[in-house]
Amino acid sequence: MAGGVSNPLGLVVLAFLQERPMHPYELGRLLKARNKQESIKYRHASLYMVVKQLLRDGYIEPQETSRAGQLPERTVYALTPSGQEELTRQMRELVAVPAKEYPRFEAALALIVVLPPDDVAVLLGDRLEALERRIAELRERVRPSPDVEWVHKIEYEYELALAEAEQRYVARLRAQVASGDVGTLWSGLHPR
Amino acid sequence: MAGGVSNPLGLVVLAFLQERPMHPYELGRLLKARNKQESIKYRHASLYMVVKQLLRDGYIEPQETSRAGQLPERTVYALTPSGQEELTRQMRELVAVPAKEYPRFEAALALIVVLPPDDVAVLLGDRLEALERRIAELRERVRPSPDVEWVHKIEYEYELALAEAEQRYVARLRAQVASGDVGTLWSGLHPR
DNA sequence: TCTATCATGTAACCAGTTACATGATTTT
DNA sequence: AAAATCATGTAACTGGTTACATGATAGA
Repeated sequence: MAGGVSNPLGLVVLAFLQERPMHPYELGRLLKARNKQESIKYRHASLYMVVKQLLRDGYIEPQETSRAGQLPERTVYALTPSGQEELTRQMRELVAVPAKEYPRFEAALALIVVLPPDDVAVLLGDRLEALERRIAELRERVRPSPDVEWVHKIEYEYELALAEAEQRYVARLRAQVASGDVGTLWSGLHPR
Repeated sequence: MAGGVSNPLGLVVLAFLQERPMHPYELGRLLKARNKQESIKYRHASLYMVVKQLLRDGYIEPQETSRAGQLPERTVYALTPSGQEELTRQMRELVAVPAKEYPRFEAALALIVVLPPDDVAVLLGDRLEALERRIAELRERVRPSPDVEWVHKIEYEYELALAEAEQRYVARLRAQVASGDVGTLWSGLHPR
């Protein structure tokens, strides 16, 4: 009862168990099959850990332990009522209230004055290229297709929207920095 | 020599020490004074930890220990050549290559089918309101002013660009979900 | 039969957070 | 003189990661 999942991987477990009871390995397989590891960091050892935590906190419970062939025994877990409640509580909050995040690029921008403006212009060019490749990939992925429902690509739509915004911003910034319009403070730190 | 800073707070330390040698507490004060804790997560105990790590890895070294009045002694650290090199190496990489991030909202979208579409429409409305407040605040903050140089607000410009993109996306998504156009899969999971 | 990969975990390590501690200075 | 808060850390906890371990099955 440490108060809430707070870990996206724990949320996946609760969400998948809402469909049906499963054993940890199946959770991992499903996560990869549905490509959720693009949006939620997944390490298989972390999965066993969060399962243990969810168990400790009473959000899930062992339902049966089965054995297929000579493979090791495995424990099938099911969602408890408390876990069901926590799942919707947490999901509703994640959707309704924007969380404070700390993107690496934002941190880099906050410290950008340590690099000479001329270098930064070049580096931003590199970033632009990478962004364009990523955007092309995402556009491909969100293209409507008959065999994948729209709702299963919704997270890529979102990532695409953000990537495009970043692209526009970086392009503008690069132009400005390349033109030398960076203010006296920054240029003063890097005399020619 | 664990190979690289990898921690944004460590990067701040290196960046600030490039200006001049300082003791840990001063680093923290400066970080807050320059509002970097908006872009880089800061806990004062974490600061002491990363200082210890940077010391261990040879990126910084104690320069002198001074005492002011009856206050406890404090150690002033300076950047080593290796630290200088690591700073620019890491900064260049952060600027040039987009890092894979895992925003909470993206995770929530990836699992959105666990919530009923009607609820989601409402929750997205709440999010929109919060986003608008945040955007207003950021617009205020990036407004040109005589006493703060542009380059010191660059990270807010970036955050603003992303927030505006998210706002547009969420508005569109909310309209679509509210209109009931969510596909058979999602609506099938939540019968009326 | 050897190799790869599937399936299922455990253990040790490490980084970051929370909570605790303590004396100095300033405010009321 | 008491309370607040500034200044400077240390210690314990906890969560997540890396690395290790081990048997089963499938492919070459």
